Amino acid sequence: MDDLFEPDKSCVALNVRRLSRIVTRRYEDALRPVNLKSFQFSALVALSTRDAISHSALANSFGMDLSTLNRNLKPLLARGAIEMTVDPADARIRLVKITTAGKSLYAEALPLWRAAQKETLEKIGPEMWPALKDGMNKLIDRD
Amino acid sequence: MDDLFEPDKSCVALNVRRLSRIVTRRYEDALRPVNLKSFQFSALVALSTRDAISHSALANSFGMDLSTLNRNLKPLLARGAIEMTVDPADARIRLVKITTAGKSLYAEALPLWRAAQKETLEKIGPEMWPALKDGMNKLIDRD
DNA sequence: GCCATACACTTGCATATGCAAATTACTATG
DNA sequence: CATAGTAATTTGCATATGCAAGTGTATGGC
Repeated sequence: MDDLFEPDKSCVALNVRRLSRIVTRRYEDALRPVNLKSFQFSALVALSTRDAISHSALANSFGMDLSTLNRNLKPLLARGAIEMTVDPADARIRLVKITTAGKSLYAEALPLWRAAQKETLEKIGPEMWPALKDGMNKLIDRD
Repeated sequence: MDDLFEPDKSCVALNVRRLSRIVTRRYEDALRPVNLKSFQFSALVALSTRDAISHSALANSFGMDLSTLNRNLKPLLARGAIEMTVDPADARIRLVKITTAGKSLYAEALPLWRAAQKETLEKIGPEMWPALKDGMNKLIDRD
């Protein structure tokens, strides 16, 4: 067993970042036919169930800086998959909403995502995923 | 229990990417006093034990595209923490090596990293980390 | 109503990420 | 030993990431 405070094999950041790169590539390979990046697909998922939502609320749900979110949405906006409006009740707030075109795109992407998800889960046995996910999410619980 | 093939909560890419963002921020907060990013610290770790290594071998150990690695090394090079040479046996190969200054920098950064690692592991209980890491690494095993 | 403060977002900067195409250097084959 | 093919790296492009500083808007206390 590695010493947990020697940074060569145990570093959580290193392990998690490498995992993120490799998993992202797998999902983006799968989504290439519909020309969606991993974040873009996740944004469509998040928006497909709610109605309009503010930038900051969405950024928070992704654990992402507001400025990052803002810029990452631009390609979806340029494609017409989402639209933005100013909150009528508070002019500071920008609301995001999926469009009809965005919903079609999402429907097109969903089976591609499922293939990547299946391929990924099969590597650990799908029944292991909930526990693994819980462990991962504990790493980022608010104190 | 969430349906594993509904993308709203179960998506491996989404969970892993969010984890990566949040964990990275924690380690980079800790490393800010020595002005090192997460990757830069990991590179110093990797180089502190070996002697010279090629770009592609290092990229491979990080699960990272060669072009990404190449560019990520530039800030360390500019600071004089690493140096690059051409392999005398094969002029296509660029070798990277940590410098004396790089080793000092690494020694300075190590206690900061340990603090972030401690804070992170305490969220799951340090004894849980080896199993969690194994699960994560299974997700990216070569087929 | 006016101002200090707080809030939501935007912009500038530096680094991160990967793919495709181009470049440079070795290697096997005829 | 020229040459096709392969290997290691570099460059151009698009997107990803966060911090700090800036802009515009609401809000509470006066």
